[in-house]
Amino acid sequence: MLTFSEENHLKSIFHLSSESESGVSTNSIADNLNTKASSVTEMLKKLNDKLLIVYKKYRGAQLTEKGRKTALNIIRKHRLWEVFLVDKLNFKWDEVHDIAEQLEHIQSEKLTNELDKFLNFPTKDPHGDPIPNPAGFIKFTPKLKLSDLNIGETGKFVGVKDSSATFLKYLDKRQISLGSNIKVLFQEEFDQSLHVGLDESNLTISIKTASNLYITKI
Amino acid sequence: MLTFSEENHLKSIFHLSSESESGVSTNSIADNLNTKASSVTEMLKKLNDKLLIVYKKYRGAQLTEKGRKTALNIIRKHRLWEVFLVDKLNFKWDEVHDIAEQLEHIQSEKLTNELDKFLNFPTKDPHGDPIPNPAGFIKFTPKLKLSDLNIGETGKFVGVKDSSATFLKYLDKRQISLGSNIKVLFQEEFDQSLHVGLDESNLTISIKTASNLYITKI
DNA sequence: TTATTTTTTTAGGCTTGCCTAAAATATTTT
DNA sequence: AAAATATTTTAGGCAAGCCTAAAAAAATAA
Repeated sequence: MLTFSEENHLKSIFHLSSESESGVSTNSIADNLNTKASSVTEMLKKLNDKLLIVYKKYRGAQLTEKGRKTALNIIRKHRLWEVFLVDKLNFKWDEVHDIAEQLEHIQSEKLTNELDKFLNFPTKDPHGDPIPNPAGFIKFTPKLKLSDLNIGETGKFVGVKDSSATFLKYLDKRQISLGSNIKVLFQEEFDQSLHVGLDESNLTISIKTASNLYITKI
Repeated sequence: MLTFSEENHLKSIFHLSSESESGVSTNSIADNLNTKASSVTEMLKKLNDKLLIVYKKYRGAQLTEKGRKTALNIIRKHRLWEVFLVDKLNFKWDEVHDIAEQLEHIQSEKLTNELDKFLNFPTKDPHGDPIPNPAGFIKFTPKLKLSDLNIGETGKFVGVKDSSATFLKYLDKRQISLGSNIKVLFQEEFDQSLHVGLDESNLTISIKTASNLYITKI
């Protein structure tokens, strides 16, 4: 049985692993969890002792298979609860993160699996992120950003990179919602902003926004 | 924002209050929470400082209005989640307690109220206990024991007063299981034992057993 | 490759929530 | 009412998880 803090560290290491091939740095975890490097060091020693990570002084942390499974189980729960909140309880996708952060720590395998069944075995959460299966397998699909498209190409909006409430609210305001088809019409030279077609209307979005939008080519 | 431990102490005090009119004793809380009297004393001081209880040394604890509201909110969440688990996720009513103990601490008023709506504003949990409304109002119905029924009446077996392993094993052996409908057929004069109908069969149970079985009238 | 800067670890402290043992108070018995 | 017993509080400790500041190691720049 892991503590909340242990689980949060594992999750953090998992998320940060996808960006750096080798060990995840102490500082990056501290940033991610809004804590201090010294606290992270302590925790890394503990997780290493529990065989959830491999940690070498000054060399960062890497998940063991056991640690990876554990992290994926937490992520599975997080994402299933997000689906529950949006699909069943009428939450908006920008309102679910904090609640799912709490719910992901509930311990009951049966609960998780019954929830999965109740939701009809969803494969993606409301932000387009894949939901790991009970065995810890995750169908990871390399993510294309809207900013990667060429002029004239169309993408289906399937997820966000930055899922902060601020950004999600901004998208809602612009009526850019999951599943929208977005066609890149033109790019301004001076600030790289993109003119895009969305449903029947046109709008302009900054390059920063565009590189926060994950899409699949159509 | 309260800690899990603070919330558990409040809940415990609430439950124990119904049995003793004046202050709830330190030891009874310690027993109830499987902790030690000295730990409880510390916590009582803290809850007193937070104006959630009135605590006088050696005189036990009483909930303030604020404390009562807080306790009832936790109980509301606990019972709503129990309904969710049984009604939506196919749990048996004897499997839900430990999970609800975890879920009751999730902080989100909106979540609680949306869950309530989703469940169609249930008034009782799977054990027949009333669910407080958002304002902290609870329709308190005294728990009925099988021994309170008159001849000819039928009750649904919804809980046990004494949950010792001995007693539960005895119930198993007699095939008296949660949810059974029990009809009181006849009472012996000399030892007050009851002849009852259970499913298709009849059996005799002692008055002691009967007063350990909580039922709801049908 | 040496000096400087950045990152990470260690050392030492703090709070929360638990504990045991001893002291203080309350209750019950004689 | 005094003695015996039971309950509650206090005192002092411990682990977890956080912190700051200083030391150590690694990375980068000169």
